Amino acid sequence: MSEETQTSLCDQWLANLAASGYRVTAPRRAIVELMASSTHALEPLAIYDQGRKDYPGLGLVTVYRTLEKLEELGLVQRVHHHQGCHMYLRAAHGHEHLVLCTRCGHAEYFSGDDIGGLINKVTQSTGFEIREHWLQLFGLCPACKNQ
Amino acid sequence: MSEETQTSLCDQWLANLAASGYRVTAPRRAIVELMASSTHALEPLAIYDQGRKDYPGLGLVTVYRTLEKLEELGLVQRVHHHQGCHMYLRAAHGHEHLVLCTRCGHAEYFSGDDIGGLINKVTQSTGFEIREHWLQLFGLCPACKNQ
DNA sequence: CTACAATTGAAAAACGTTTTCAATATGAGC
DNA sequence: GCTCATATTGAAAACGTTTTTCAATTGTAG
Repeated sequence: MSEETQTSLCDQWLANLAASGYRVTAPRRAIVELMASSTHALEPLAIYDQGRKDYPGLGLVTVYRTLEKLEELGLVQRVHHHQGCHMYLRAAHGHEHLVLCTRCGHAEYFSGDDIGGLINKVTQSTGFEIREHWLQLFGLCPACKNQ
Repeated sequence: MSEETQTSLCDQWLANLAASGYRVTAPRRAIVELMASSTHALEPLAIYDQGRKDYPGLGLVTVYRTLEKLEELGLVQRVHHHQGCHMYLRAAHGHEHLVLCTRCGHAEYFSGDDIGGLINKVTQSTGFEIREHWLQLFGLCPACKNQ
């Protein structure tokens, strides 16, 4: 499953870029291929390093510029972390939140948060009109847990 | 109530600094006074600007260094935001989470999050061993809601 | 194929944070 | 109170990351 979905997700993103009037270039292909298949939130420098294995001429500036476009198109999202707040990961599908492994950085989305009750409570106790929430879980992924 | 508690919180922090072997200096007093009474998460530059009204000789470096110590003593904590991830606010008492006003930046803590059930669900569905969670609500504070 | 405009990478600039260092101010001990 | 060792200070410099500038290159519509 993974190989097939990864490839098609990559093509999907490139098609999305093209449909939005952006050009599909070699550097962008390298970055998209990486980001569409990564299970870790990556910072620009890491994307640059990894991307250069695929396309050696890649410039760091292009990484920044491409991330900006991918984020604008909702394909990638920024992840805040204790260790860094400029990490990027493929965006959530609909309403999902992140679980992050504090050891290896593996990131996974989950859905079905039930904080509606909490939001009501906070609305009443603080008088705030809650419009958005931010939830992230941290821990050890299955692989790291067993070692 | 507010004036009294603010003053005593400020003195508490200064006593805490002294008890930990740190010296109580004029620049630190200015920063502590500010941070102990602020209802907004502030970034270093803002603390610098505001602090200089109180103590004009204040240096930005001292702001960074003092924040570092206040954080180490658990008096202040870093707040991550969409707009910035190096903002500081008085630390939570025990297990509390933040509600932030997206309009004016007013920050308030609340307690009583009931995400134990969610954590169990995610533990089962992902196999992660959850050890920590991060929850923040965003919206409009009472004042901004009515205007 | 051509031509125009988007995109590129290198270099320079801008930005926030950290380090270095000599001068200063604090607080413990007398 | 005074003295003194030393923690702390602010200015300047260094640092790493992000953004801007610019001429050369590359994609794509026609």
